[in-house]
Amino acid sequence: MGVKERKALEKQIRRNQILDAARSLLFSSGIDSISISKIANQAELGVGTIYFYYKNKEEIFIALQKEGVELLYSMILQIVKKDINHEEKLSRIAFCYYRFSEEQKNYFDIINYFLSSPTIYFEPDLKNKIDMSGHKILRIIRDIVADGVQQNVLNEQDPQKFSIMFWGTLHGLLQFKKLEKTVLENESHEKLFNYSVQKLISSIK
Amino acid sequence: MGVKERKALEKQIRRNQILDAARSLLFSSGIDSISISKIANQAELGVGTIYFYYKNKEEIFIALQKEGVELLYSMILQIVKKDINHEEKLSRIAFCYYRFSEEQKNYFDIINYFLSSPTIYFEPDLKNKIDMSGHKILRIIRDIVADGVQQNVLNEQDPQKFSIMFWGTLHGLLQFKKLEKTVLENESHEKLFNYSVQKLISSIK
Amino acid sequence: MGVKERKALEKQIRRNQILDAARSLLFSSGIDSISISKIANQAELGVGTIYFYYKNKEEIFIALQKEGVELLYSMILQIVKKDINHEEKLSRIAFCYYRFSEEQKNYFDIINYFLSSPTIYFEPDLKNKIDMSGHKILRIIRDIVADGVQQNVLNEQDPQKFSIMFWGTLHGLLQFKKLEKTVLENESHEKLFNYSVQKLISSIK
Amino acid sequence: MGVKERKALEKQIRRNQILDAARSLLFSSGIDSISISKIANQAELGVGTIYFYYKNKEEIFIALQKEGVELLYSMILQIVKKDINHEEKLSRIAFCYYRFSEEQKNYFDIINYFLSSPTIYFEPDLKNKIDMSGHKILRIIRDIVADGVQQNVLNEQDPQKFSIMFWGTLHGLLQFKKLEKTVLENESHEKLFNYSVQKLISSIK
DNA sequence: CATGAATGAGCATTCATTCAT
DNA sequence: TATGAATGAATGCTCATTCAT
Repeated sequence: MGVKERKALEKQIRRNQILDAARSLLFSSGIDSISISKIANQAELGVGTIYFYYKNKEEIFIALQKEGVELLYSMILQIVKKDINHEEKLSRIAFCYYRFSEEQKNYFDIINYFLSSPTIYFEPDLKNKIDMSGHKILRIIRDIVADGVQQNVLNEQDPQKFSIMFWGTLHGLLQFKKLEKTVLENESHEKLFNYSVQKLISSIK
Repeated sequence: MGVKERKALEKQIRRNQILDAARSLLFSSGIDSISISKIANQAELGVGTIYFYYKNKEEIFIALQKEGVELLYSMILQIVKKDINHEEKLSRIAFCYYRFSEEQKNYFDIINYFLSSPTIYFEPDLKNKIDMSGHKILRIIRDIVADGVQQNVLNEQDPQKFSIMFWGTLHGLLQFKKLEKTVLENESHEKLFNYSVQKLISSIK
Repeated sequence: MGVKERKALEKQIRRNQILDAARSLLFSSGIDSISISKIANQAELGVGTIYFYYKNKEEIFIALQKEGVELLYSMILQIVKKDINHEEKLSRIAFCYYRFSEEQKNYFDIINYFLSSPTIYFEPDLKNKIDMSGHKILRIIRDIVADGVQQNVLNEQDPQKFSIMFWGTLHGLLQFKKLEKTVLENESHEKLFNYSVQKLISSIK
Repeated sequence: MGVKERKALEKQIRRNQILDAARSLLFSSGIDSISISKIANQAELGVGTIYFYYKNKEEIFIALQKEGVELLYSMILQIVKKDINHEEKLSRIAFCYYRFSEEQKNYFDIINYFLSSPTIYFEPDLKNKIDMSGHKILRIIRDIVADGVQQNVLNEQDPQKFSIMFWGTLHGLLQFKKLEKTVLENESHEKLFNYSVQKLISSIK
C-alpha cells in the first residue's frame, strides 16, 4: 500500500470517527441538539479538526442522511430478494418505509430535514452524493413495476413516474402522522397508510 | 361603539400590525430568519409589546400558518363554486395547491415547517386552531368525492380516506420539487405532478 | 360609618385581596416566581392597580414577611401559655422555629430573603412595620428568661442580649440545613439543632 | 516547560483574568449586579469566551466564594499559629469572622448568598469544591476545642457539634447586623456579638 | 495535521414600572 | 380609582466558524 493510499484510508477513518460521534448525538438527543463542538467532544477531537474533515455542519448532516437512506435501501433490498410477487413486493416496500419512519425515527427526521427545509440548497457535488442513495430506492420500485409490466401482471405505461408518485405518496402520508388526532379526525394513521398503498397498487393492476 | 368594543378592536389592529411585520419578514427573508426582536423592530414596537399580544413566537407562527391555510382554502373555494364536473374539480384543486406552493412559497414553507419539524409540538389549543383550517380543505375534497359517488360518476368506498391520500400525495410530491435535477432524473416536476393527479383521479372513476 | 371610614375599609380589603394573590403565588411556586403581573392576574386586577395599593414589589414582600412572622409569633404564643417550666418553654420555642422552617418553608424563605439580601435596605417606615412583629418574638424569649431569673431558676445577667443570641443561633443553624450532606459531615441537622438548644439553655441554668 | 504546561498556565491566567473582572464588579456594585456580559466587558473578552473558561455563572460565583472562604481561612490560620490559650483562640477567631463580615463585606455577602438562597442548588461536584474550603474552618475550631479538652482546660463532649454551633451562632448574629436600629432596640451589634462569644466559650469551660 | 481559544451576534423571554385614559 | 398597553434593558446562554500556533 502506497503512502497516498494509507493517507486516504486514514482520512476515511477519521471521517467515520466524526460521523460516529454525530450519529451518537443524533440518536441520543435528536437532530436539534447536534452542534459541532458537541461532535468534537464526543469524537475526542478538536473543533478545528472537524472542519478539516468536513466543510461544515451541513456536510455532516448530509453524510448522516446518506447513512439513513442506505439503511432504508438495505432494508428494501431484503424484500426484493424474496420470492414473492410484484404486488407483494411493492406493498412490503411501502410498509418497510412506514416501519422505518417509526423505528428509525432519527434517520427519518434527518431525511425530512433536508427535504422540507426551505433554506437548504445543496451544492452540486453534495447533491450527487445523495443522488446515489435516494436514487437507488426509486430505481428498485421502477424496476419492479417495469418487470411486472413486462410479465403482463402489472399495467403501467410509465414505471418511472409511477415510482416517484408511489414514494411521494408514502412520504406525504408519513408527514401527516402528527395530525392523527386532529385533522385526520381519528382515522388510524396506519390504516390510512394501508388503504393508500392498496389504492396505489390497484391502480397499476 | 362602547369602550370595550373599541379596545377590542384596537387590540386586534395591533395583533395584525405584528402579524404584518412577521409576514413581511417571512416574505423577505424566509422563515428561518424570523426572530422576535426583528418582528418588534419591523413593527416599530418594543420587544415586550410583542409578548403582550402573543404568548410566544410559536403563536405568531401559528397565526401565520393559519393565514396561509385560509388563503389556500379561499383559492380552492373558488374552484368548487365553478360549474365543472367532479373530476375537473379535483384536478383543479390539485393544481391550485401546486400553484400555491410556487406563488405563495413562503406560506407553503411555513405550513411545511410545522408539518415536518420533529421537535415542534403544538399545545392542544393551538392545535385546534389549525384544525379548523386544514380540516376544511380535506372536507371539500371528501365532499366532492362523496357527491360524485352518490351521483354515480365516481366510485370510491371511503371518500374520507381518499381525500387524505389525495392530499398526502400532493404534499409529498411537492416536497420532491428540489430533487428535480437529481433524484428525479430530470423528470419535469410539473409533469410528474400532473401524471400523479390523473392517476389518483382515474383510480376512483 | 362615615365616607372616610368606608373608603379606608375598602382600601384595606383591596390590599388584602392583593396580598392573597401574592401569598397564593408564594406558596404555589416559591418566592422567585412572584411578579407583579402574576399577582395582578391572580388578584383579577390591573397591573396599575397593584401600584396604587402598594408602592412597589418590595412592599408586598414586606407584608408577606410580616404575615410569616406573625404566624410564627402566634405559634410561639401557644407555647408560652402552657403550664411548663422556663427551660421547657425555651426548648419548645426553639423547636417551634425549627418546625416553622420546614413546614412553613415559604414564609421562612421570605424572612430569610430580607435578612440576607445585601442589597435590600428598608426605608424607615417599612422598617418599623417589621419591627413590631420580629420584636415581639424576641421579647417573649427575653421575658421568659427574665422571669426565670427573678424566680431564681435561671441565671442570666442580660436576658435581652441572651434572647438575641438565642435567636441568632437558631437562625444561623437553620441556614446550615443545606450543608448537611457536605460540610456538616453527615451530622444529623436535627440532632445538631437539638444539641445547640440544650447547650444554650444549660448556659443560663 | 513543555507546551502542555504552558497552555495550562495560560488557561489558568485567563481564568484568573475573568475572576478578577467578576471580583471587581462584585466589589464595585455588589453581587446582584454581576452579569456575564458585564464580566465579559470588564475582562475585555467576548461573552462566549467566558463560557469557554467557566461552565456557567454559578461556577464563577463558586470560585469567588471559594476565594472568600480561603481568605477567611488564612486569616484564621494566623490566629491559630499564635501562642495563646484555647479560649483566646476561639475568641479571636470569632472576631476575625466579625471583622471579615465588615472589611470583606462583598466576600461575606457572596458566602451568604449561597447559604441563604432557597433556589440555588449546587451540582454535586461544585459542592465538593466548597466543602474543601468551608470544612477546614470548622475543623480548626473543632481541633482547638478537642485539644483543649484533652489538656483538661476545656470541657466539651462533642467538639464537632460544638464547632458547628459556634459557627452557626456567629453566622446568625452577623445576619442581624441590619436589624441593629430596629429589632435589636439599639443594642450595639458589636457588644452583642462579644457577649455571645463569651457565652459560647464559657459554656465549655 | 491538529488544535482549541476566541468571537460576538443572536436567541426567546421576563420584568418592574409608567402613564395616558 | 382603575386600567392595561407599552416599554426596552437585561438575562444566561449557544453556536458555527476562524485562525494563529
